[in-house]
Amino acid sequence: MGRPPCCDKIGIKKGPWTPEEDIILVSYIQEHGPGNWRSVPSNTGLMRCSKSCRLRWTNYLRPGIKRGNFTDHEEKMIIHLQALLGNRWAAIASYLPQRTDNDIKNYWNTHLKKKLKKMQIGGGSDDDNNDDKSNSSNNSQIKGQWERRLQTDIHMAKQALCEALSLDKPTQIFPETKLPSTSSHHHPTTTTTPNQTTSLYASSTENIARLLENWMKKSPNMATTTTTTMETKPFSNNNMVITTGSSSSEGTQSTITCTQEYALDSLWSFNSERSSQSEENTNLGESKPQYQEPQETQVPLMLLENWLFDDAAPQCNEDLMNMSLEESTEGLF
DNA sequence: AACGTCAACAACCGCTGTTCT
DNA sequence: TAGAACAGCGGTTGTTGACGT
Repeated sequence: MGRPPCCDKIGIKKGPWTPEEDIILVSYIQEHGPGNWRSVPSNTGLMRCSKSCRLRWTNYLRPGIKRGNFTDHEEKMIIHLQALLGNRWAAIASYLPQRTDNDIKNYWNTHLKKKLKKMQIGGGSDDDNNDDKSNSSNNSQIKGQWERRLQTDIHMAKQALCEALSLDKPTQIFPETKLPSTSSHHHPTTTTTPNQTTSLYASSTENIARLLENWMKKSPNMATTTTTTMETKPFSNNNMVITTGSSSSEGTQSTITCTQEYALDSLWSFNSERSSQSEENTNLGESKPQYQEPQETQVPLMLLENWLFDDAAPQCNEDLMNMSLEESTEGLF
């Protein structure tokens, strides 16, 4: 009865992921799509549990993830949404494409909580806790909160409907495989512009390239001895394995990075300029078609998307931003 | 230079609902 | 239908770098 265990706990590696592990994971997912996480460790040779692989993909490697500083607008959105929804980070993340719930949660805990606390102290409020518990203690905040939440839920339901209606939309990264709900639900690619959507994979490679670069900086020994050259070898089961080769220690930082990016691009056959360029680049053909965007069908779907989301997400976001929320954030900005 | 403190963030843990065999 | 694994989620911890003393 039941399923076989996803992974035995013995020999499972923990801690930070290495660039090599990232590359292996991304190349595998690029080949097979996300999902079926149970088979990922065994098929890739990664000494990680399936859950760890899924989380790494969801929170870090998944295309379309924006990293770095939060903008003012994003910050305000988070504050608004946190007041509305409480610590429902996944729901909040659904309004902030390119941001993961983990990212938002961390940003809230490390930045915004303190910021709000400071501002409230400065603004005369002695409420030292701005989380949802303290919010709920505020009667004026409770007032109307159900209506807002209902509005939010309506928006989310509408969004889900939109996604269901556009299952084969060209912006879908893995059309043959349902994305984890964190990605499809939290980060609706349909709300992004075509230019944004076509750079999704690039953002993934950039993430890893940057990671590699940082990793090199951290470990200069490794920088001179490994990953200056990468070659791809087919697994026996058609997976791709990345092997790192030794090279001379002459390579500078920049050349290393350049080589890595080139290797990554050639490995996955995508780059950030792909969509804006003509499609004559036929040498990308082997591994690309799985996620290739059919430009021809994009126009009508984009029209539909525009129609849907003109009415749905942007409006709702606008509504969210226009909500007074005077009881919780008045005077903060 | 050495040490301690703090901030930032990636990753893990544990719970819950869903899905699969 | 039961039981086990999967997947999603929020809370928490561990690691690392920056900064001050």
